[in-house]
Amino acid sequence: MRDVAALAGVSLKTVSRVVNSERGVSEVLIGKVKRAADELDYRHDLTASNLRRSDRKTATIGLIFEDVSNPYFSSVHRGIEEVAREHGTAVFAASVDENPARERDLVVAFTQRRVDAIIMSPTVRDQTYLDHERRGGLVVVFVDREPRGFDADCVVTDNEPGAALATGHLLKRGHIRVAFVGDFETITTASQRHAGYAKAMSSAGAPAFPDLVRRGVRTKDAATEAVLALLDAPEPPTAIFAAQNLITMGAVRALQLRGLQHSVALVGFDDFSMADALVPGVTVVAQDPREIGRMAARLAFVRIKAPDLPTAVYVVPSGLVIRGSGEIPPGR
Amino acid sequence: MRDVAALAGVSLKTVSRVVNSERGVSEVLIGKVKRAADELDYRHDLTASNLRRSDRKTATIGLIFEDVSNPYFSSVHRGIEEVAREHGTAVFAASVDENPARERDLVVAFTQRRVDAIIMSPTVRDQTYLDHERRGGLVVVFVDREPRGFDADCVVTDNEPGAALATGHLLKRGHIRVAFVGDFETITTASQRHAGYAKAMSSAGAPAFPDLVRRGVRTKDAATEAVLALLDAPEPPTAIFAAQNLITMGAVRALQLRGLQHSVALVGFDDFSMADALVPGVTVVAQDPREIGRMAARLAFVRIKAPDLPTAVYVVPSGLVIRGSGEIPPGR
DNA sequence: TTGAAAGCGCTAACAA
DNA sequence: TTGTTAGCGCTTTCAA
Repeated sequence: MRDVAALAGVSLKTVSRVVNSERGVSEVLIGKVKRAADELDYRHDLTASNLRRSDRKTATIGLIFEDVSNPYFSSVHRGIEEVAREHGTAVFAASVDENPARERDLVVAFTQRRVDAIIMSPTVRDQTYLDHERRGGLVVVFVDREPRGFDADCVVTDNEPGAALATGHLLKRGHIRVAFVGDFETITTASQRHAGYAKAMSSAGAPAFPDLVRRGVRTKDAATEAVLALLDAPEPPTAIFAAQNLITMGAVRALQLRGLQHSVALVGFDDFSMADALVPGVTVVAQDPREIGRMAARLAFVRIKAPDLPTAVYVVPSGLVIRGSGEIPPGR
Repeated sequence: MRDVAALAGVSLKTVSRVVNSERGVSEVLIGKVKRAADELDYRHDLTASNLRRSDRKTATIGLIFEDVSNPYFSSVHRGIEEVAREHGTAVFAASVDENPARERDLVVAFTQRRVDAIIMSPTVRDQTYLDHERRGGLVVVFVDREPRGFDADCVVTDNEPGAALATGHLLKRGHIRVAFVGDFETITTASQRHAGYAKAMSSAGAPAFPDLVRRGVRTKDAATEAVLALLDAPEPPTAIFAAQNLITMGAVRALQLRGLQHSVALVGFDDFSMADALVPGVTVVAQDPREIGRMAARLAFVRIKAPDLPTAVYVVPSGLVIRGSGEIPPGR
């Protein structure tokens, strides 16, 4: 910038004004500065600019997900990006995977790079540690799962009603032995979906079948195994509620391995690619992950401007998509 | 940092030394500094640190893809992240979508944030504009598609041989009227895959069928339409080669709509989720996008350290995954 | 082993 | 409208 000023024969501050499109610079000087900048291949340094600016905003946000390549999260990512783009904001994205320490490490990594906000899906049991960061002015918005021990904006699906809807759909077809396959109960979505399942079961007068409830299932392969175990048991279920996209995919595989995809009903939570192309098509309770991402980003930008607003939980409704697998009767 | 120094009763430089784990500070002072930092909720500011550092490395890289939520790219992203993590590096990720101006805008956005490297899949016809950025010391590595007008490291699949393999697989089963459905020929992968198709056709002595070649197909829906048009033509193909994951998905849909999934053969390029669960399973030429991502990231970090090494193109082999759809004979 | 002074590239505050 | 000076939070350089 100094070199540009020298070449254009103006002061540093004038270059700064031109670069930032501030008003009050004569056309002549604007032209001179722009030509000099062009000639010198000048690139404005946002990190230096930010260091001096009074608002200290970097126009950068960070995303922390279980896995950026999970189709659910990559769609949320996409929705966030759309809104961030309108705000001229760049987006970091990172995965926690199975490593609980990484959630905190990533928060630190992003904080040190002075992101304006973090949008995350919590994986650790407790987010109390974020108090420390918030004192430093960090904005945090949660997606998919609510935080624990930390009050913040949050965008979630109507997990419990959605799960009840899915389970009720099966019960209405005459199923009684409806199995539940879901993630660890420490994951809020998983426990809410289990609650929805349990409520629907009991309000339909169905007994609780502890042997038909499989929790702590995280991966597609684990889901296949869990469902195979259910199907091979002496008293198998006539219908299955799979509480998450990877689990549904694993369940499809298990049903196919046993040749039962046309005789055991299946409803999944979360839509997934090609669910409509399978035979039978897979009935699901679908969320709108892209809209969830957009919503979370909007909340983040509002809070960046107004940090003291009261926090809120936004619930995005889900809906049943009927495709065949959930409409199989309990033939036995 | 000044406050920490004051509270600990040491100089700024000593705090800096402790924060950066430099040697040559007595245990006593290290303890004092750490306690003071804790008490004051001190957070090291990487942006300020970077401004003054001599190497000016931000431990940050940027990704520019067609669409971060495309399963192929989100897997590449994942592979890159794994390697970046080992280097303590944070990862920006952004989508170009259908907007050609965005590729350049994103390069500028990342450059202004002083990323150490950009890993991108080019969408614009010409990358000559990057010369300007490279003069500023930017490292660029390409994935999936080779750049044009710009010499840089590149990680690609063996597109032409892979496409020839897929086409040959169909020809060997006795198909002659094999259709090609692919993206615009300005996309290097699309033109290479078309070249592989054409070579396999001619070396098998099959005539060229201009009416069976559909190019410029970008989305799943466009692919469904294109394949429906092929199937509804007076002389439909007996086999289809779909040159990309979204196109294959669209082709599956089209075949199902016409009830032809068991009579018209299909081989796709790129694997996709649930391809094995469809009926019939979809035969594909599979890449390893995660490994491609890892490789690209390794190249980027090597070049950050040694910018003057000669550039190279790395070809990651693909392989045929046989699942049923590609083994349907030309029943007619 | 520790610290003082200078300055990275930029903008705020003020002055001309 | 334009410029000068100071300083953002940190590390470099050099001196003690």
